[in-house]
Amino acid sequence: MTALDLFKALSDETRLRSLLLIQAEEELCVCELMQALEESQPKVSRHLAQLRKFGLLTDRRQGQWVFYRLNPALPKWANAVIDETCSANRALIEEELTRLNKMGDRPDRVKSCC
Amino acid sequence: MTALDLFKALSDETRLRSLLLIQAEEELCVCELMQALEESQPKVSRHLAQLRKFGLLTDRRQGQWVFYRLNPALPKWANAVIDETCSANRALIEEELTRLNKMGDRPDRVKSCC
DNA sequence: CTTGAATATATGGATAAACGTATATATGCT
DNA sequence: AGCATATATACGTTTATCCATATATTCAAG
Repeated sequence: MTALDLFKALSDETRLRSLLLIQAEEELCVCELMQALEESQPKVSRHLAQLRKFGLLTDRRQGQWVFYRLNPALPKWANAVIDETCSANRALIEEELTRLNKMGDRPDRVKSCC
Repeated sequence: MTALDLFKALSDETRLRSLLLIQAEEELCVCELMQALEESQPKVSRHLAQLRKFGLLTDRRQGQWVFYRLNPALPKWANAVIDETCSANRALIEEELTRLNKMGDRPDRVKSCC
């Protein structure tokens, strides 16, 4: 995870919003992000794949859903950058969070182990 | 200065290195950056112009030279992002700093006021 | 007022990024 | 097995980004 990779990853609006939403909600699946962002499924999926390739996100499959969360192995400076950005830019994802909360039928989270 | 602007500004290697060098040296002119980065004059100038447009840098002319420095009006979260990036990624500009120090004929700085 | 140094910008071409649409894969349910 | 839902990927097109080269601007010195 180089600095350049991090900034490239965050230099697209869809990816930036996705990351901030995931940071705020801990874990989100593709269909939740589609609703929150009001974007098409392939678009969301493609950008999440990029964030995963850059090393920013990890994914886990649970039944039909794939949940994405921040990569726990991120270097701490990268986490610091993301934290700073997130807390100073809540406004960027305000409407998205509202749509998320209004969303019915959100998939249940199940602990991923044991 | 939106978050997206900041990350777009830093998502290019020349711009990222330039910014880290300026952060490390406080103030640099185009010809110093050319030497440090071993890049052509138009290339360096163009990227600095972008960083200025994004609001990351300010410039001042002193005689034939134009010196760039971090915009003092940056929001503090942006400064925090830059600080974190800089201190965790010194390695990115190690060779550039060496070349800078070896450079003869560096222009004198003159206080810009009073 | 011409010359040279430092910097900026314009132009056209190459490269890469992002997109929409269509299709493939994977899982769950009956 | 067959269908529905969720997600991923492939393909062709459009758009944005970067670059090298050439030219313009700005200033200092003579």
